[in-house]
Amino acid sequence: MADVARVAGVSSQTVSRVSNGFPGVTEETRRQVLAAMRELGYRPNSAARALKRGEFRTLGVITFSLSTMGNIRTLEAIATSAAQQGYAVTLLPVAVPTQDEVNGAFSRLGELAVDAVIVIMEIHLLDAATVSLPPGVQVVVADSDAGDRYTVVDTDQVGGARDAVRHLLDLGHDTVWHLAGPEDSFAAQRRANAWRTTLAEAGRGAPPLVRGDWSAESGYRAGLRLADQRECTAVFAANDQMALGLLRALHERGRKVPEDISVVGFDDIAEAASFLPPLTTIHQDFAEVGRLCVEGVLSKIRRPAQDAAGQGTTLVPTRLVLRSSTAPPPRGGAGRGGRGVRPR
Amino acid sequence: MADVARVAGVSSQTVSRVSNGFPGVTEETRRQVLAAMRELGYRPNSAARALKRGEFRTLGVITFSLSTMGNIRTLEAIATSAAQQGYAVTLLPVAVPTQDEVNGAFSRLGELAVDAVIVIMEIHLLDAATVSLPPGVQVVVADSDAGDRYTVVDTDQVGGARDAVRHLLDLGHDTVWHLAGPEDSFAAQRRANAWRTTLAEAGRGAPPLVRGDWSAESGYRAGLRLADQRECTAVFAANDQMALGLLRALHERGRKVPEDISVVGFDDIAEAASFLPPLTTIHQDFAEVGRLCVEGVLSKIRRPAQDAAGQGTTLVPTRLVLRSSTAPPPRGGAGRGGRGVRPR
DNA sequence: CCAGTGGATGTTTACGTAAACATTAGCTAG
DNA sequence: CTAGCTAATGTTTACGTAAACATCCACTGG
Repeated sequence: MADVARVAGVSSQTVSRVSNGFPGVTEETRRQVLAAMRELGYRPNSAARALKRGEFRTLGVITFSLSTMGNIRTLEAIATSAAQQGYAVTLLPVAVPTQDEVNGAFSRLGELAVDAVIVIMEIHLLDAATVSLPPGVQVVVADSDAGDRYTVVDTDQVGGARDAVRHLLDLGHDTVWHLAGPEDSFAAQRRANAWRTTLAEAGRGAPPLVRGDWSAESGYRAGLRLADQRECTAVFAANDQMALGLLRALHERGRKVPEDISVVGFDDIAEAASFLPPLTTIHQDFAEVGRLCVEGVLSKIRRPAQDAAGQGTTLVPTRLVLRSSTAPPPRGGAGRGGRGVRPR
Repeated sequence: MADVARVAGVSSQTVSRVSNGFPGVTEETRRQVLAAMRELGYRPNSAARALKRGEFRTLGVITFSLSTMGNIRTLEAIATSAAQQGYAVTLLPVAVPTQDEVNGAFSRLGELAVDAVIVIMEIHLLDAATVSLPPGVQVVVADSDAGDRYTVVDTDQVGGARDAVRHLLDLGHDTVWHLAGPEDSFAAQRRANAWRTTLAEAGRGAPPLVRGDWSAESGYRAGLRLADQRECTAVFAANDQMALGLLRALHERGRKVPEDISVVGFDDIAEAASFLPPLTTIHQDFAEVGRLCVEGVLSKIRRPAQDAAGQGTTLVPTRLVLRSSTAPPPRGGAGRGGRGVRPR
């Protein structure tokens, strides 16, 4: 910076002003400084800048191995939103989702140049790690449910599941089966609960819950079992990948979708539109989740002294995407006599 | 740090030594300092540290929207390897793969606290961006082919494609069809070239090339066309997703896999083992690619003055994973008379 | 014509750390 | 017993930047 100042024939402070776009610099002077910068290949030292300003303009993101598409797209949205706000994003990978690893990530965090942290993680592993959270580092949690202790941003799992079930009931199906995600996932839990509640609200009985593990393979295995349940005319799968396996199993067993069985998924992954048949599913707006995470964390940074406050959960609405995998139940079958039946 | 020094009754320099694990500090003193650190909740300021040391201990990763699974897994491996080496990873997302966006990312890079950059990107967009590369920032490129100008780490596309084709020829197929990726992808280009070369080496004619765009949907469309080519008994798909679409199309058209047609994919994505039938495919070691990227970039940082040197391409070997989608050609069909034929 | 005003620019300083150098104490060997 | 050495610790300084304050100058209005 001193060199630039010398070449431009000004003081280093003026260089700083130009560098930060401050007003109160003559156009003439500004041009000279910029020319000197280019000539010398000057680029501001962000370490010194951070030291002086007391902030890094960087957000940390803690996440498990980037295994699920949802996490990845959330991360992507976080990076994009952060960039727009002039913040960089630093990745803190947690290789194995064990308590030790999580604690390790949080303690590493202490030495890291971040102003705040966004956690994309099921909350139960976060519990014991709380203690080691460096003071002054704000946290927002995505894809979880601990609104009482952290600020949480999440997809409206309940609303999405309800929409899925109601759509099938509105089509005239007697009831809706559910292919759930793994028990240790809160998202799966919430979707399953909403499925049960919505059926109860409509006065329908809930068939036995079938459980998978999010994978297409598990959906396939579940599908083989469901195909034998002749009274089953509608299935709500907790994610699109399991729905894919389900479709394959049903096809293999000669159960036509949507003529014999309707299927609704959850997530709206890119491939869902290319399934056979194209999958009706619940669209999640991961981009919005990411954006809100960044917004939440930045507002925390900017308004200090939000200790007890700043908690609560922000829900991102979902959207039912109609494709070809849903239809009214077969006439001769278990349907309640056609379309007319619409609970609520 | 001064506070810690006061509480521990030592100088700040001693605190620094403890903080950095230097030798030459009495065990007694060390304990006192550590106790003071804990008591005050001290954590080193990485900005000041970076300013003093002249390095950030951070790597930047420039990548297009995290769309393909390969990029994601490479990124994950980079983050993990970097963490092991005491480096953090900062994400530089490029929303749209246009020249402007890439240039923008590179100029933002200038103000960013990174010591080196890993680019996961097709190289042609990197060309014009070269000029704005800040001096002193080392670059390694993954998944590309510009070994003459950058250090490149990539999967051995050629070897993988050759293994796929040879496997099918060894099974006795007359020739192998190829479902290629999009024209603007170098990876797709290299796989297609290797397919053609391997066939030529074996003295076989190359059937017309069928092109997709990496998506399952495009694989499905291509599959419908291939199903009508009765002489086609073996297909090498340039990635697993297209292979998935291909399998579905063939199944729909009543062409049995592997009895009528053998299919080999590329990538070995998680779902490949659950395809119907489980897919024989070329396994890519993305973790190794990521690790080598980090290693390469760190060695550049540590050994300065590698201007002209440090170029070249490192190839990561692939592995043929045998599953159930490949078999000898049908007897009555176009096969060359069974297994015996093994070129080379 | 001059005090007053405000815009443009310069000077000083501190941010937290660690390298380089300085000092002290304890010990060994002659 | 002391010079000479080493290990442990302390002191000074600079890293590059930007806030706070200081200065200068041109112009306005009475």
